[in-house]
Amino acid sequence: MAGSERADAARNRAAILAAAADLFDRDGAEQVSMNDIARAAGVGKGTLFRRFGDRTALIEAVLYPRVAAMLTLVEQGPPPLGPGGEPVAALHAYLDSLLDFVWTNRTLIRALEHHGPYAYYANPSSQYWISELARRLNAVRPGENTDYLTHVLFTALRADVIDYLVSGRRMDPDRVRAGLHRLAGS
Amino acid sequence: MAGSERADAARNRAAILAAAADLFDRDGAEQVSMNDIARAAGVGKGTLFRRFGDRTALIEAVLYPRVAAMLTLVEQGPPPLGPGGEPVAALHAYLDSLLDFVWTNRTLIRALEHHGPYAYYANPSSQYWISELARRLNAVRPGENTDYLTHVLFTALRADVIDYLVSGRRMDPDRVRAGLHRLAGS
DNA sequence: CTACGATACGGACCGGCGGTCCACATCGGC
DNA sequence: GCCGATGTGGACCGCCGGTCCGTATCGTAG
Repeated sequence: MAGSERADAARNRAAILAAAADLFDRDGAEQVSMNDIARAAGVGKGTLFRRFGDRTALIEAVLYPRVAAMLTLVEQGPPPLGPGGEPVAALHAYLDSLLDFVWTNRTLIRALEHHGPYAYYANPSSQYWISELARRLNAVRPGENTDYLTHVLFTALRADVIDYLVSGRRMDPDRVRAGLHRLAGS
Repeated sequence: MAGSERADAARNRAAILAAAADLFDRDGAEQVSMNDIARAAGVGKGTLFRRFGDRTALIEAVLYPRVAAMLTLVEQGPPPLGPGGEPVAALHAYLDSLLDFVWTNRTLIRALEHHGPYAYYANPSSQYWISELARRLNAVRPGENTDYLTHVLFTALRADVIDYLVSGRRMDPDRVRAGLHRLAGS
C-alpha cells in the first residue's frame, strides 16, 4: 500500500516517541542523547534517524501533540481563550495559556531554543504563537504600533527565561504572570 | 619568580587571544572550534587549554577587555552614563550603552548565552549589568516593584534576541532602542 | 502456502567535538 | 653552563549526531 507504514515501522515509531518523551521529561532534553533514546526504545539508532531525520525533528515530533492540543483550544475552544471573547480577556487568557504551556514543556522547548541561530523562532509553531499574540494585542490597542511589544512579550515567554526566573531566581510564577499582564496592558 | 608568567607563556596567551578574537568576530563564535583557534594561533591545543581551562573561559577572556572598558565608562565616565547625572537620563544612557555593547559583541555573547542552563545569567558581568539596571530603574520609579521589569529589559537585551529582531526580522535598530526606552518608562 | 520485491532494521562506522595526558623542549635564576 | 620549574604540542580519549549497508521482516501476488 503506497504512502502507508508497515506495521513494525508504526510500532517502532510509537516506541521511540514514548521513550523520548519519558527521557526528555525526566532528564531534560539537553541531557538525553539519541543513543539513549534508541536504547530505551529497544531499537537501533538507524531506525530512529530513519523515522525522524534528525534530533530537532524528533523533539518537534514529541512536542507536536501538545502543541496541537493547545492550538485546538485557542482556535476552537470556548472563550475567553477561544474565539468570540472580549479582547482584553482574550489577550490575558492567551498569555496565561502560553505561560502554562511553556512551563509545562520547558525542557523540550529549551532544547529547541538552543539549536541554531533563529531555529526556535523559525519553528512554525512559534510563528503562529507570535502572530496570534500580535493579533490579540492589536485588538486591545488598536492603532498603536505593537510590533516591538509583541516580540518582547514573546521573548519574556521563552522557556529559558521563565525557567531562569522561576527556578534560578526563585521568582513566584504568579509574579511572572502578573508582570506579563502588566506589560501587555489592561 | 612566583606568580609570574614565563615570557613564552605570555607570548602564547596574547597570540591565542588575538587569534580567538579574530576568528570569533569573523565567523561567529559558535562556528569556531578550539582546534581552529590553536592552529590560527600557531600553538598546540594543550597550550590553549592550559592557559584558559575551557572554551567558555576563553570566550570570557576575549570579551573581558571590552566589558572592562564599558564598566569604566559606567562607573567613572561623564554623566549621563557615568555617575552624577539626572536619573531618567542615566537610565536611558545606560540602556543605549548596553544595547550598543550587546550588538557590537553579539557573536561572543551569543556563545555564552547558549552554554548550559543559566550560564549566561550566572556570569559575573551579567549579574553586574542586571543589578546596575535595577538600580537605575529604581531611581526613576522609586517605591515601585521593578524586579520583573528589570529582568524583562535585560532579556530584551540578550544578543540572540536583538540579533533575531535586527538581522532576522529586519527591524530597525532605532525601533529596538525606542521600544526599550518606552518599556523603561519616561 | 509460497515466493519474492519492497521496506525496515540495527549497530558498526564516520568525522569532529571539547578536553586530557605526558614525553619532551624551553626558560631563567644560580 | 647547569638544572629544576614551567610550558609545550599533538596523540589520544570518550562521546556526540548522523550515515551506511548486509540482513531480517513484511505483505502481496500467484
